[in-house]
Order: sequence, then C-alpha cells, then structure tokens
Amino acid sequence: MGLARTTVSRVLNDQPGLRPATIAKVRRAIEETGFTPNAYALHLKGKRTATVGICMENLLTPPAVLKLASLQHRLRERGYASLIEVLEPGSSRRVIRHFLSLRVDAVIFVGHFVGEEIEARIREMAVHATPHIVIDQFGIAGANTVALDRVRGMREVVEHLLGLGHASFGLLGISGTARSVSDRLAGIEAALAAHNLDFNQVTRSLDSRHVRQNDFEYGRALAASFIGEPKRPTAFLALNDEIAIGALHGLQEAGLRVPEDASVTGFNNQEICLMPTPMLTSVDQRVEETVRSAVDLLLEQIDRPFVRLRICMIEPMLVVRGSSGPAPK
Amino acid sequence: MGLARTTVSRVLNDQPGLRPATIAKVRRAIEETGFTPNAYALHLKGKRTATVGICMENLLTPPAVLKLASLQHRLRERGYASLIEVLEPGSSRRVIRHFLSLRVDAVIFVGHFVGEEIEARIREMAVHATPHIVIDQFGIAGANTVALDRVRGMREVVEHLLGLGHASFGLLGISGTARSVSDRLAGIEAALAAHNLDFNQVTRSLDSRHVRQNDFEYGRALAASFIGEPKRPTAFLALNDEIAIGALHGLQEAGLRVPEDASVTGFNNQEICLMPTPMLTSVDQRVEETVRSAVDLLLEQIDRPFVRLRICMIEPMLVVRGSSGPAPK
DNA sequence: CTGAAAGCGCTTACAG
DNA sequence: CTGAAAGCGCTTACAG
Repeated sequence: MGLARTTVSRVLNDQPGLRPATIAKVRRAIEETGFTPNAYALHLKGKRTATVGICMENLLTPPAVLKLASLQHRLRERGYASLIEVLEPGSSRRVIRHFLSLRVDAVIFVGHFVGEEIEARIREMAVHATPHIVIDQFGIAGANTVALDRVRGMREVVEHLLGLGHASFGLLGISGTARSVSDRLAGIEAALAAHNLDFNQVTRSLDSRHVRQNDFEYGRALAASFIGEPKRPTAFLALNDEIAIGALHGLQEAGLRVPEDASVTGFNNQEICLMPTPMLTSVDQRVEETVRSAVDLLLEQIDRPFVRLRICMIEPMLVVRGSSGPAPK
Repeated sequence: MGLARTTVSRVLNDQPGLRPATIAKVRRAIEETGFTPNAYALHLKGKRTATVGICMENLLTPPAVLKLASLQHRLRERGYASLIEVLEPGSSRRVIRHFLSLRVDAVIFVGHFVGEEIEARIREMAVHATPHIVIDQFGIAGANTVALDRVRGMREVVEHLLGLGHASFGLLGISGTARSVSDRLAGIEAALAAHNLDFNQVTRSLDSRHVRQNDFEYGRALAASFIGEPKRPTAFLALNDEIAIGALHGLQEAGLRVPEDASVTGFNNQEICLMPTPMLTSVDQRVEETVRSAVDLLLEQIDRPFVRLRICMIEPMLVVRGSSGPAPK
C-alpha cells in the first residue's frame, strides 16, 4: 500500500519531506474513506487541545449572550474551540472537573456567581496550572478579572442629570445588597457628594412596594407608585433598561411627558433602548472591548503561566438619547 | 503503595469487589494530588464521549438563544455535554470535521442555513454513523427535522384578524423569497382563500420603499409609509416582533390609536411583546416543545442508529394581546 | 524519502 | 481481592 501510519500522519500535519505523489495518494485515500483523525488520540500524545471552557451564569439576558457570542467568535479567530456550560449554583465543581478532564487550555467565567464557589474552583485550577478569567464580577479573591466600572457608569448618569438641572431622583430597582446594586449606589453617592448633595435627601426608592422582578412590569409598577407620591422626582434612574422602559411607559400612561415632565435612564444600552419613544438614555457595557481584553489576558496567561494577577476595569460609555432632558421648571 | 493503575481505575468507575480500606486510600490520594482523569485517554479506550455538537446559525436573536439555552439544559439532564459553534457560511465543513474528530455522539443544527451545505455535511456524518437533527429549517434533503409550522402560525393570525372584521392587510417585512417568508405568505394565502378573498386585492406591501432591516426602525419606517397612502389597511402583519413593535410606535406617532384605528401583529412572541402599550399579539414558537422533541428524536437515534428519517412539525400558538382588536367601522 | 517501534493515560480481560 | 500486560489511535524519534 505504501500507506504507513507514519506517512499518513505526516501528510495530515503538513510536514515537509514527502513526495507530492505520496501526498496525493494519501489525500485521496482519506477523502475516499471519510477518515477523520481521532482528537482523543491526538491530544493524548500531548498536542494542545486548543479548547477553552466557558462558564455562563445564564443564557437568558441579552448582555450575557452578546458576551458569549463575541467570546466564541474571538476565541475561534485565535484557533480555540469553546466548550460552554451554564453554571447553576453548586454545579461548578462538576463542570470544572469536566473541563479539566477535557484538558481545556483555560476557563472563562461570565456573570455573577457565588464568590466562595468560584474561589474554590480557581484554586483547583491552579493545581493544574489552568489559567482563568472572570468577566463581569469584581471581588473574587485570586481571580483574574475584567469587568465594567459600574460605579463610574452610574456616576456619569447622575452627572449628566445634574447637568440638566435635576435635583431629585427616583431609584428604580437600585436597592438591596447585591454587588451590582451596591456599585451603582456608590456611583450615585459619589456624584451627589461631588455636588454637595445628600443622598438621603435627594433620592427616593419605592422598590419595597412591589415584588422585585427586574423587568418591564416591575418598572411600570414602580413608576405608577411614584405618580401618586407628593414631591415626585424629576429624574428616574433604573437598574437596567427593562425597568427603565417599563417606567417610561408607566409615566407616559399616567399622562406625563418624557423628558419634559420627567427624565428616565437605563443601564446596559441594549437594543431595546431604541424601541420606546423617546429612545432611552443608557450606559453601554462595551461588550466588545470587555471581551477583547479578557481574551487577550487569557491568551497571555496560556503562553506564560503564573504571571501576576490581573484586574482590568472597562470604562463604560454614557449614551444620551431622548429620554433624558432638562429638569422641569 | 498498593495503588496499581488498575485499582485506581476501578475506584473511579465504582466497580465492585474492592476493600473499603483500599477505596478510601485511593480516594484520599486522588483528593490530595488533585488528580483528574484524562478524558482523552478514557475515550480512546472506546468510552462514549457523551458530547453533542451544536451548530448555531447565530447567537444574536433571542429565539435562537432561547433554543440554545434550553437545548444545553436538556442535554445536560440526559448526561450530555454540548459543544457549541456558530456556523458561518462556508465554515460548516471545518466545524463538522472538528465535531467528528471529537467523536461527538450527535450533531444539532439550529437555524437557517444554506441547504446544500448542510446536506453535504449530513452525508459526511452518515459515513460515521453520527446522528443529527435540524431545528427550525424544513426542506433539507435527508435531514431529520423539527420545526415550527410557520404556515399554520400565519394562517391563525389571519383567521384571528378576519374574525375581528379586518379585510385589508398591510404586510411588514413579508416579501421576498426566503423560506421563512414564503411559509408566512403561504399561511396568509391559505387563510384568505378559505374566506374567498384574493391575496392581491386585500394585502399590500411597501417593503421595497426601505432598506430591509428586520428591526424596530424598519417597522417604524414602513408604518410611516403606510400613513401617507390612500386606503390604509386596518391590520398590519409583521414578519417578527421587532418590526411589529416599530410599526406600532410608528402608527401611534402618527396619531393613530392601536387597536382602535389599526391592529398590529408580530411573530415569535418574544419578551419584548410585553413592552409596548398595548402589548403585542404574536405567535409563540413553543421553544420548549421544539427542543424537547428534538432531543428525544436525537437520543432515540443515538440508541438505535439508522432509524428512518424523522420530520416533526411543531404547532404554533397564537397569543392574543391588546394590539389586535375589532376593525374600525 | 519511508517504515517499524515506543509511548501518551487510561480500561479490561487475564493471571495470581 | 489485586497486579502485570495488551491495546485504543495517534505522533515522534529512530532506523533503513
């Protein structure tokens, strides 16, 4: 036959020093038999798997999916396949073991997780010298992290509204102790403090009057509650775009004009910001830049393991649209 | 040491006939060293990889992502990990080869692809006896398929509007030759024919006046165009929810009341249907049922290969909301 | 330029 | 009940 396993292997790996006729013969045989090399045998021999494991908090929010799509695209460009798993609380151990058994070159976490769980996983991965990066969530001990500077994002929103003359703010869904909330509160406080305003005097939250949902209906309900109140705020800051749009509709249904009677702002700058009339002012997460930084940091670690811990903050970008305007006189 | 490779292997695979003390000793050693079995060695020995390859058309539309999330969840339940790749035109060969080299147990296609390309891939996979299923796209030769009956979905929309007394219909984004469009046209024609109405007489499309975008702005622009027309339709059927919501806003901006002056319907029943006022009547894709059927068909094939070709139609569900009402007198 | 041999990390008969 | 040996499908020195 003239087709020793060695020869076939050399053809498949484009190694030099083969007669063209031999190459052609091998290629033809491969074509005819539909032969596909077994990746498992390949990697057993030590070839890099060129695979990255991605742990997603969920696949149900547009920003998360946008990150996933972008990650997958960029990794592919660099020659990596991605293995994707949704991480439910408590499942991280199983998922990471699976990734490790598949000898992934690195693991990416996207979203917000139980801190201790991820910390434990990162320690396990360190044993195997498997690099990692956490996208979105600051504050995980020992974790390489890339995340949006949400404090700054919210500060810019408030600065923008202060600049428009607003002095009383309704907070929509921005209450509680979750990290994503506390970052936003910190941003609001910082901006107010810079203008010598007292947080408790100029902001108001009615979140407790409704069951927290973080969706349109929740925003609508919150807006409706504010309508009945004396001293209604002139600007409403929402935790996310969904709540903001719900609130915008709620205000309009009550006969208020946006932005003439009240301004509304969102957060995340999703596509739906373009849908209401007027369109929604929001804070862009800079997904592309986030993902690019994350992939760069990760590949750097794959190339030279044990570099020092990296924390990368992404600057948000305020996108001003029609839903925010001068405060009413 | 008393820790022969054989013994360790037996412990890891929960095989009977080991002394508890031995088991404990092995487990401790595994724990201490952070030993993780090499999946590649495992599968080389013939163990099933318990992995399914998923080819996505894209990850940028909510319905696609919903299917992915649901698929991933159901496969995990059944013990399968999923390998996800976005298929760009022309990349299918590379992606499928990669999946085959990883010895996936099956491949799932989600979305709409170039027919011949997928047909070629399915033929290649047949050589390896690797089962497949196509979700969403009917009409691929030799493909096991699960997809929504879009003809019927659109027929139900028209029946609903006819029942409300409408007799003139504006089509938004429903023009051209794409399969997803022609299915919808077939549904509209069927419903009209059943009521002895002539398609060309009672429907109108102004799609050609704008650059096709399938988004809010396109819907808004189309609605604006219809406003200026004599004999304005009383009902507007959109290709999808985005166009419908854009149109709804466009009509309202022109001073029309929905549904008193004009009805609007969408397609896909995404979450955004709940956002406008009034909320949008739409057609639900029954993602859960689609995915369940697909996974069932697939596992059936994995268990006994070479069963006959399976085509499964999913019944859509019309969801009536405030955007559709009685035709104006 | 091409082929025979060893070995990657496991599992599975088969001895002990 | 436990261990030594073969072999899964490749790649890579090493001979020829």
